[in-house]
Amino acid sequence: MTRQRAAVLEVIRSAKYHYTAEEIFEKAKELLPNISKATVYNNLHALERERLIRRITGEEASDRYDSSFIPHGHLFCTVCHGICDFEVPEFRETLMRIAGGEFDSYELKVRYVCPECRSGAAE
Amino acid sequence: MTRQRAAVLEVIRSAKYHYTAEEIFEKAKELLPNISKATVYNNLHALERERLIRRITGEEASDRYDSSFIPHGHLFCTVCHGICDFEVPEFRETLMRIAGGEFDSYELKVRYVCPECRSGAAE
DNA sequence: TAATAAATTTAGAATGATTCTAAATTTTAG
DNA sequence: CTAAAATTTAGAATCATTCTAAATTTATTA
Repeated sequence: MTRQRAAVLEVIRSAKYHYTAEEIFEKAKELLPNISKATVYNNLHALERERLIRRITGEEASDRYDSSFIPHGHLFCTVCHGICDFEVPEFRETLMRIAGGEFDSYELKVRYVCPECRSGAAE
Repeated sequence: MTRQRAAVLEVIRSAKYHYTAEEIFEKAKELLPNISKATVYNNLHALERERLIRRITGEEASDRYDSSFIPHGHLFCTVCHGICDFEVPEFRETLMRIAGGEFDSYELKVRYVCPECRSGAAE
């Protein structure tokens, strides 16, 4: 665990929302001013492989990262592009049956219009 | 509905698997040799907005497209990168509850190792 | 601790999917 | 038919991500 990898992980763990690689790079620079973007990407991949973080591929061009491994899904607002997490009740057995055995991970994405956008949608 | 949009839709509907934009462009050229790549992208977005196709964002750099709107999820093999569809038993009510009302669509992605790769995994 | 190998970091170039642009063409509506 | 709106086209531009090669750090083991 290099200083750089620890910094990337720390940034993701203390994030108030799901950051993009670019945002992680910016925050990591506050901890290690010389860190390079390639290192951030290297470590995002390494941490994902080590299952310390999870990648969220949403509607945007760039991926976002989550440090929680409590099984949950993501709600994507199609208006404001906000992302919310939600708990998923026991889902594991169902997916084991579908996958025909163990699986690595799952991602449940739901596209919707969030309550804020729904009410304030007077345009 | 322009000829180009019809061609893009036709390609996706008759696909044996989920094509990327590049593959759709190649196939569409067999129908309309002068079609441009920007037109393919324009129409993929338009068709997605019209809910005639669905975008699948997987592990790869490029997205893939699906013309089926029967609710289903996707199994992504982390070894061969193959994608399989699978049916999802009644899921709608659960997600309505989570989203607090109607939602646009959902995508359930499961990362696993497919049976072929699991058996032929000597090495 | 010195020496060697293995892994990581770095800056910047390269890649590749997607988007943008501006001009030409087609479609739509009156 | 005519004018306005939408779409298409080729190619340039963008931008997230990956690659490269040299420098540095870390780990190994003697």
